[in-house]
Amino acid sequence: MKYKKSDKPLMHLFMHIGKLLNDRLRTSLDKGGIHFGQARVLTALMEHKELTQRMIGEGLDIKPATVTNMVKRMEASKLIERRRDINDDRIIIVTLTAKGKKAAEFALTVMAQIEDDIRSELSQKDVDTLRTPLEKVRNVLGGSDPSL
Amino acid sequence: MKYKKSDKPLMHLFMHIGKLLNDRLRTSLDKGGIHFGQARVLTALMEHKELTQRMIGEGLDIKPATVTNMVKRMEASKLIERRRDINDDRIIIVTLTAKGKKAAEFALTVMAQIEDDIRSELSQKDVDTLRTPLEKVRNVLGGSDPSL
DNA sequence: CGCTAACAATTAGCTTGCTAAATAAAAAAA
DNA sequence: TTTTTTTATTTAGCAAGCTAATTGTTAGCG
Repeated sequence: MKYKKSDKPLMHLFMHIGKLLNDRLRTSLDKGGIHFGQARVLTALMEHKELTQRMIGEGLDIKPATVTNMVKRMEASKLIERRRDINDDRIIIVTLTAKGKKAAEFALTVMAQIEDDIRSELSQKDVDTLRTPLEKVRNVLGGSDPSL
Repeated sequence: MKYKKSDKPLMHLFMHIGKLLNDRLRTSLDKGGIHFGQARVLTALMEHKELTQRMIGEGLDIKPATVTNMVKRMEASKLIERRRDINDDRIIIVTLTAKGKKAAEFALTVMAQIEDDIRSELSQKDVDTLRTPLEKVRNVLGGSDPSL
């Protein structure tokens, strides 16, 4: 036997938590008329004011094609604006609209609420002991501290 | 300030790990010609031999419409077979084909490999201290020990 | 028995994510 | 300067997930 009997795979637990967070984000964000992946773009734009599509893709680990389609929908729903870089016509710069700012603030409160719920069940000690092994897991899977 | 300075949101870390696991599963499973969500159905069928679509959806927490479309694709690629319940014509029973069994075994080795990689970075003590708070997080998000 | 309610699966239509191939512009090299 | 390579975005096409509305079947109740 590979692991102790009580040792059910951690992978499934991680995947399950990830799915539950996705579900909760989707239903909560839906009330504000925005969608799951869009919230990440909006909150990134709150911090950086303007970002190229490439930066969005790299910073949030989303493939270029996905970024294109998503920001196009976001432009159509007036959350963001897109313009070409004056010096480099290949590059598209994305900025928030006023509507986008409000949506971003809404998304931040939703995320803060979820974080609060998570913390409500954990002691500060739990949080401290959790963080390092979690980061180890992230690193061994090829992830690193995200830039956005 | 709400939390200690070092306390970046746990939510993002959980979501990141979930995404990395998804990415890794997708690319690894692709080599065996199967797709991400299908692997869960296949491995569930390894344990239970036959399942109705409703059981699959409830056990794996997937919505009925998603199950329908997925098992139809899996039937088209000869991984499973579908037949009506003799006593209840509404119900569809799903079983593995020989090809499906092989694919399921492949999926299990892929998942075992990922679990090994995760464990390689964690001490047994890490694993023990992780599990309980992780289960707390899962529970507070509305999840429970999955039935499949 | 006949009507209604509950249930299982399906269809239609959407977002998010992917890959691979194509386009177009800028930079580097010959 | 012309050619080649790199870079940024786009297009096309697929899988997986969702919701809402529909179909068809069974079960329950008067």
